Amino acid sequence: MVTIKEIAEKCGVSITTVSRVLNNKGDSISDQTKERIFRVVEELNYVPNAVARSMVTKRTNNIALIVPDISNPFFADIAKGAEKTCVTNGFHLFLCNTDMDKEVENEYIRVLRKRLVDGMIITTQNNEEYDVIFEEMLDSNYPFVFIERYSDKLKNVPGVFASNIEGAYSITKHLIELGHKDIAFLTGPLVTSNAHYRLEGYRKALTDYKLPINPELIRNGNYKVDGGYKETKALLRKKIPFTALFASNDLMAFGAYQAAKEFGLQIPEQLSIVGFDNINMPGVIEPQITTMDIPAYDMAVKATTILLDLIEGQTPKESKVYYPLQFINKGSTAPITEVKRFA
Amino acid sequence: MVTIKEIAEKCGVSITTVSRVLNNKGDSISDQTKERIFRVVEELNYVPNAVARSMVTKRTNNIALIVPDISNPFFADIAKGAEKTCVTNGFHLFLCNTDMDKEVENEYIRVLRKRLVDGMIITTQNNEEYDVIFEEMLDSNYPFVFIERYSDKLKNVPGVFASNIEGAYSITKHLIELGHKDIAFLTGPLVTSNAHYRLEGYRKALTDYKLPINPELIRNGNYKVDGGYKETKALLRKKIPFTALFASNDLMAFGAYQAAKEFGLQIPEQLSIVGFDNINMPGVIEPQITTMDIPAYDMAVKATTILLDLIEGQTPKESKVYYPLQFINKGSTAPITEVKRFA
DNA sequence: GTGAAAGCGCTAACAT
DNA sequence: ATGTTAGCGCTTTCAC
Repeated sequence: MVTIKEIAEKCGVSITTVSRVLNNKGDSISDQTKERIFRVVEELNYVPNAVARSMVTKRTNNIALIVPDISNPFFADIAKGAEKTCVTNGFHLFLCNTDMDKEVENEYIRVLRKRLVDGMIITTQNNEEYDVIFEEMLDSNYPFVFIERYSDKLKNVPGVFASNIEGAYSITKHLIELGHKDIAFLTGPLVTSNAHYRLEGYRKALTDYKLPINPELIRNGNYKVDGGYKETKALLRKKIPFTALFASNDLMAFGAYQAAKEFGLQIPEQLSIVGFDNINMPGVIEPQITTMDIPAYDMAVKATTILLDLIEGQTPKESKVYYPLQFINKGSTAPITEVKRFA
Repeated sequence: MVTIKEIAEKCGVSITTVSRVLNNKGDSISDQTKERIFRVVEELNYVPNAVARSMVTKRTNNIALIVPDISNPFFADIAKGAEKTCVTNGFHLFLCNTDMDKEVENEYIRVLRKRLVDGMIITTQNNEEYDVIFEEMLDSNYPFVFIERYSDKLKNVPGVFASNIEGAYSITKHLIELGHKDIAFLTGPLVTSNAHYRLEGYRKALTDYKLPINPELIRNGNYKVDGGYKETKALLRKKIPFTALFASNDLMAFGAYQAAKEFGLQIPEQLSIVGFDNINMPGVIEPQITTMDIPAYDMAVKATTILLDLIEGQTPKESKVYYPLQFINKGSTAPITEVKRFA
């Protein structure tokens, strides 16, 4: 590896001069010297060592985004928002995919905060566990922000959040107003705060409308297609009557749709299905699922902006931002009618 | 930031001792000292600085994977294969998404090779351009491997490749054997080697079967859903008769499907459609598109293995690997019948 | 069983 | 217009 020292020697100047020229701090360097340096740099194919550099500047100009599932278009959107904001600000974004594995997530956080990146955006789904590491980062003033992660213990962490309770409430209300009384619910992984909140919104709506909460209709999913499929199959096999199904995210709703189709049900005539996230699945002609839109891209832009402020040592204008969600009707729900009941 | 020096002082030992204990090189250190060090590390919430460390070890144990489009499940699969292999080998993977932007890709490569990562897996789609940087990396012995990127100028770069020509040939042959003569073709971005090869396979099959190549039926796409949609629309509007369509990747095939549906065509009765990649789109019940399976996950595992060998200074067992593709019939094609012609 | 010293490649005062 | 020096936080000889 060729170093700055070799360049300096070959040019007959000090390494300081080379460093100045390379960092555009060479106002006072003669054009002649500059030119010589550039020529030798080219000649020797010299690449400055960013590690050595960040050792003294204490900056890398890189940040990391930790996501639980890169296959989920919701997180791809988040990645795009973060990426764009980084590029605009001269930063680079490294994506880390944990595959919903707490160990992997923890490992990434541990590695990254050893000054490999200047800060992190964490979209983890895992709550309550590993709060220790977050507290440590808080203690040592390491910059990080959350997206969609809450924890009572970590009230001081900046972040952007979706109004999950309200969103789940209003989409449940939509079903109730269509006349549905037996509304099945598929949760996300319950280690997750948003899974909890969405469940809470659902329960609240039922309660407000004086409908009973049937624990048999509430099943634990995993925010993935296969989970939605499996739990819906299980539900259908049990022959407990329900006329609508609320999946805590779109991926599970897709799985539910598939299971219902295989069971021979017409959607929405025999079963209304709703999801959550409004993910953009390119090429999905069927199913189209009524859902709540979460402004993932905008949230990521905001989260990144907050993080960059933090890194620059500035107090962000807003450090906790809540985003309202929007109901998107795609026609996968219908009013209840007795004749369409299947069980 | 608490440093190793502070730990040493607080423990009344040298930094050497602390370093030894922390790196499990302390066989000859008394348990008493060890214990004291661990206690103080805990107490002060000390995190070793990986940047300083890699400065002397010249290793980061991180690699990067550069992908053109993280929303494409094909690349999500690749990411998973690479990630898994990294974890197994004590490495970490940073994903970089270029959004098919050559500038962004180039920038990532430039930044990363400044020793931020020990090596890169590049799944770029951009050929021919920026070969300079690859030659530079080759010259300076920087470890990197390609997935699905060819360049005559870069024959020496290790990598894993899909047999695109053969794959495109055999899927075209499938259409020809069903009786289709007018087969439209949507290319990928032609800066891409695999886009070229797939086109080549298509042409070769037509030629071998003595069918004319109609340039009007060949349209340049972008490997995205919207491109497939747009080009198919254009094709349909032009009223040039064709009874089958070969989209260079599944994403475009989805777009084509959508366009054909909107045009009122029955698939496959009135139009046979095939894609390429065999991506797993969660939730896509329809369309199901006949395609060529590319073993993305396995290819990524192999690419990562080669890269890690390179990083360790070993000569990889295989440095260029070609993967055969597999025809997957999902029923989006049908034999041609006169009555079904639409134009 | 432990420490001193050198050095990784670079930047940033502080000179001159 | 350029050089000298110190130092970033760590690992690694070499010594005792």
